[in-house]
Amino acid sequence: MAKRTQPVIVWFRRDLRIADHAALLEAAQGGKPVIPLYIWNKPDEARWSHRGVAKAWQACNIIALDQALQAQYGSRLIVRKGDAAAELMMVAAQTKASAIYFNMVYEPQELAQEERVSRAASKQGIELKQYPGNLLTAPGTILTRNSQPYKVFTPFYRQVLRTYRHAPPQPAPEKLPTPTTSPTSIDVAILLKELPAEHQAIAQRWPAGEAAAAKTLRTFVTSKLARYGADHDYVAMASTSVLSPYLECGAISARQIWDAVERHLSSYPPGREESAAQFERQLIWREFSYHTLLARPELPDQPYHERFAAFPWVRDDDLLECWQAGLTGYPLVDAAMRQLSAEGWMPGRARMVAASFFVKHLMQSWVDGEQWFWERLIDADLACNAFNWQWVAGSGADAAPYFRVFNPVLQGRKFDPTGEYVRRHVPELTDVPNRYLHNPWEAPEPVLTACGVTLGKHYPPPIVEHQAARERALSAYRNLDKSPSDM
DNA sequence: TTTTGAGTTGTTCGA
DNA sequence: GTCGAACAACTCAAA
Repeated sequence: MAKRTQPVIVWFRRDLRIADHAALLEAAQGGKPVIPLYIWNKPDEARWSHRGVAKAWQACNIIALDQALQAQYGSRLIVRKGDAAAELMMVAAQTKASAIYFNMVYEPQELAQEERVSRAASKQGIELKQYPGNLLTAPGTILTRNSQPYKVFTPFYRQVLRTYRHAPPQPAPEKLPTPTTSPTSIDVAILLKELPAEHQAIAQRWPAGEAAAAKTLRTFVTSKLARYGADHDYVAMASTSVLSPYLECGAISARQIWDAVERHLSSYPPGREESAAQFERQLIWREFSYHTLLARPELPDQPYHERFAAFPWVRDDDLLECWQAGLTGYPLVDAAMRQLSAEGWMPGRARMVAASFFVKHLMQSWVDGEQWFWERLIDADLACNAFNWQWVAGSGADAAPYFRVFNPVLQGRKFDPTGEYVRRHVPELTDVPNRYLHNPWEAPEPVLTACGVTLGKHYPPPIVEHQAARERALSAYRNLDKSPSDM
């Protein structure tokens, strides 16, 4: 086979899109036949590989990518199952591919895998080209004056704003040369059907793929962004971007989002930029999560601040199950947890309240909460999930001060003032008047009876009493700070 | 090297 | 009902 006809493999991973895909564009422009390849791993291959709803979502987006490749280029996505390095080498050998191109994934186990692929490729004389992953800033490039990773968000944020040079997203390749023969491929629909039916059902509620992602972005920028600052905390409103599921599987890139916001901003009248800045700040929190994870790869399992290793978490499976099921007796917490189970998603405010309740009121370890979210969130992202759980628990980088204990009743009144969110997800409370919707145990007996609610029968009484739980948490945190096991 | 100012997202209490 | 202060120092980052 003449050398110039040797194909190039584009290894797709967390970048299930065609536009703004550096590896694909470079491969396409090289003029050689391109083999788009995805390698499906076993769900339990590693502690933090996707296994829950996000795994099913991944499959849906692989299917969408295959369809897009077919429609646009007449090309098919090859899907293989197994170890990435072994499969890549096998496909390369079968197709006589000369090179493998891919975009990086900034997670410890993914980087380790890239390392194994790199070693295997160089042994076989296969060229490897890697491109930046789905962040605005490459990890390791945002450092303090002492060349250390930032531990506090605000200076990190300012440094990103000072140094980030935005480049417009790259277009999709115009043409994708296809190889004359293709290696064998697995039908992803079958892989999807092997997953738990419940996970499939949740993932399939969401429109998958790059086009759906682009539509979500357009809707956000044109009709929500201007009010993002004012509205994003109201849990019943569809005021957040809901881009996280697409960002996670790479159906959209962070750069595409940043670009859309910036371009829309230029059409704003002066003084309206505040909302966009707040939204962009959220994107930079995501950057900070990734930078922190790579500086401290143990972040998903170990407290960032070591003294928290001694924290007296209570392990109680009954409490864990009540929380997971949305049966804590605190309506906002229960609404959030039930939305998670039904939809695989919650607005950020709801995540915060539910997580804070789990860690502070129930004194359960953040790792148990993190694992539940990992399994249930359609947008389960290792860096963000680990970082934010530690933030809530107080053990993380630039974490919430320990005395900040959310009061689930006040949070409910503040961010679900009409009760629409609670009523949507906790229908047994539909007829409870607003005054008692977030604290039904304080309603007079006749009021509850009139709306058909008996506590303990239709809806649980509070699993813990707020005041007592708060005091318990505060004293545990106070003792921790005093303990000599520090550092 | 030392000093200085600052620090996502809250709640409770008392004036 | 509204408002400001206390909550707890401590660590981080920059000058």
